[in-house]
Amino acid sequence: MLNEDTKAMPRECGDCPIRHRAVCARCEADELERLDQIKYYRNFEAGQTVIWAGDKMDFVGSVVSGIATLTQAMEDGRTQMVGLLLPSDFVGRPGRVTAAYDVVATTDLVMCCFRKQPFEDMLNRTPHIAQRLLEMTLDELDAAREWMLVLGRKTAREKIASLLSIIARRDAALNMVGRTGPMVFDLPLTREAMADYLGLTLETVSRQISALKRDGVIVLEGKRHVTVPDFNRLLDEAGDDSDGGMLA
Amino acid sequence: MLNEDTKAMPRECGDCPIRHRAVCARCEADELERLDQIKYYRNFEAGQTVIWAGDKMDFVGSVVSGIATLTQAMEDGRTQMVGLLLPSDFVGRPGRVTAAYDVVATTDLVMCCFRKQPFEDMLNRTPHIAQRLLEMTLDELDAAREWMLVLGRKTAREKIASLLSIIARRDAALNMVGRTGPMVFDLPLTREAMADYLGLTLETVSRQISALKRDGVIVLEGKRHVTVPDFNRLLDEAGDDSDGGMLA
DNA sequence: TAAAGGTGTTGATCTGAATCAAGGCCGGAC
DNA sequence: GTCCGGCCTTGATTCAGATCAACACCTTTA
Repeated sequence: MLNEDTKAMPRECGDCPIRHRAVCARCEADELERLDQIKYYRNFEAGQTVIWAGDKMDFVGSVVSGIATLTQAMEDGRTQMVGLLLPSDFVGRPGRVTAAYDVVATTDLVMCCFRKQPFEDMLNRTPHIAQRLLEMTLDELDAAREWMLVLGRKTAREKIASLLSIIARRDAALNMVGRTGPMVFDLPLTREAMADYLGLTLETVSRQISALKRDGVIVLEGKRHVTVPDFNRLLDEAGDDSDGGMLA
Repeated sequence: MLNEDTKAMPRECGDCPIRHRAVCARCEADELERLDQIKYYRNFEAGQTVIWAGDKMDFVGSVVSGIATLTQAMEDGRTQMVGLLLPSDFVGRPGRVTAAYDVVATTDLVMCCFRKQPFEDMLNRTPHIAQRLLEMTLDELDAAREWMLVLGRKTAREKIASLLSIIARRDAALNMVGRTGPMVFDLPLTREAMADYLGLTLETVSRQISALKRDGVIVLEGKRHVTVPDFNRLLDEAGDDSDGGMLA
């Protein structure tokens, strides 16, 4: 169950799929080489916990492939997902000893890890890394704030539409398909995980997805495979401005 | 109405009240001097808008004194506050041209501003500033995520208690009173602003404050002056762990 | 002195989402 | 095969908070 070790590790930074989006994005060849020396890969299976909130965390790292979630819990069991980690996203906080949130792999997951101390040393000596990390953190802060609007003010239907549009958008960005025809993607989350992200119950998630399907906003094949015939219609349902072009 | 200019500006960085907490916290004397050359103060009156979302923003800066709010709006008028800016907090995003949120002064406000371009230049050449900004941004990200739990999973009563405990804590940190006796502070926000922060209506805010008062969790004098006889009781009502010592 | 506007409280009613409950579907183990 | 457990859907009912509405209080303006 704990085989989070040597497996399908992308051999070199040169062919790394996240080379140009992760913390290392701005590194020169020599900087990359030094990073290379302190990095190691870890594999996690779908469902496996990467780290528990409060545990000592002696590494930081990037998601190479797969999806993980960041979740916060109350003592009475209520939980709220506070982040969705996709390829190139950074995990962990330099300068902090323990993990602040539970990190769970929702699909099979590959991470590129750095032992914390060496990474922090490099961070202090390598402006290219510090700059990129600042930029990524600012992006995450924006995303968190956008999500606050979703959590605080949107209806259940709007919440679902918001989540779908985010996933659709990211998927389109990753797969780099031209904007031709309808968007198609698979939901990487269970109904329960969606509920956790949206501050809803899984029953409400299920009902609203059914409703969006009934109303033709989305087409479902099976439980997870989604087609969006008209993306602007979806944005409209999300309560977002459906005007100009987005993609961050 | 627009006298956001020369007024009660703290003369030198040396006696600046936020000298050791703001972006400039880690700067050496020479760095501070260079910052000094590109800084200027602006005053805003309570209620005044500092900047509108979408407007061109040619400065960044720190809150020196007073309180401002960061608010996001939907086209139909629903709004969600996404940040509460207290003294030493940073406003604006290096590298971005337009403001992402409405920034409004809720009390009289003094800001220490830097024109964006010179500041960005310094940011790139001054690791002490970049490091501090990263640290502050990571703190804000944590705060935003904590707030996501509040918005997504807490009841109205818990939300109010959460807000009160945050204000109480920050106030105690600023005024540096020893933990003797009950905490006393003034609410810096109207009921409507609180509702905006908590994702509630102002009526619900009013009712829940009345309820907490009725139950002896807080004591009110007038509408804004609050006494908290037992802080742990308040934390308990907020649904937070009332155990060990906090203060970030 | 009154009128007006901003702020806050409280009551009555309505409603969207939670809760409680029953099954359906599907893949894996035996 | 069929039994089981995870995941999902749908229905009935409840309830927390929204909405609609009235009014109290205070400061400013006329």
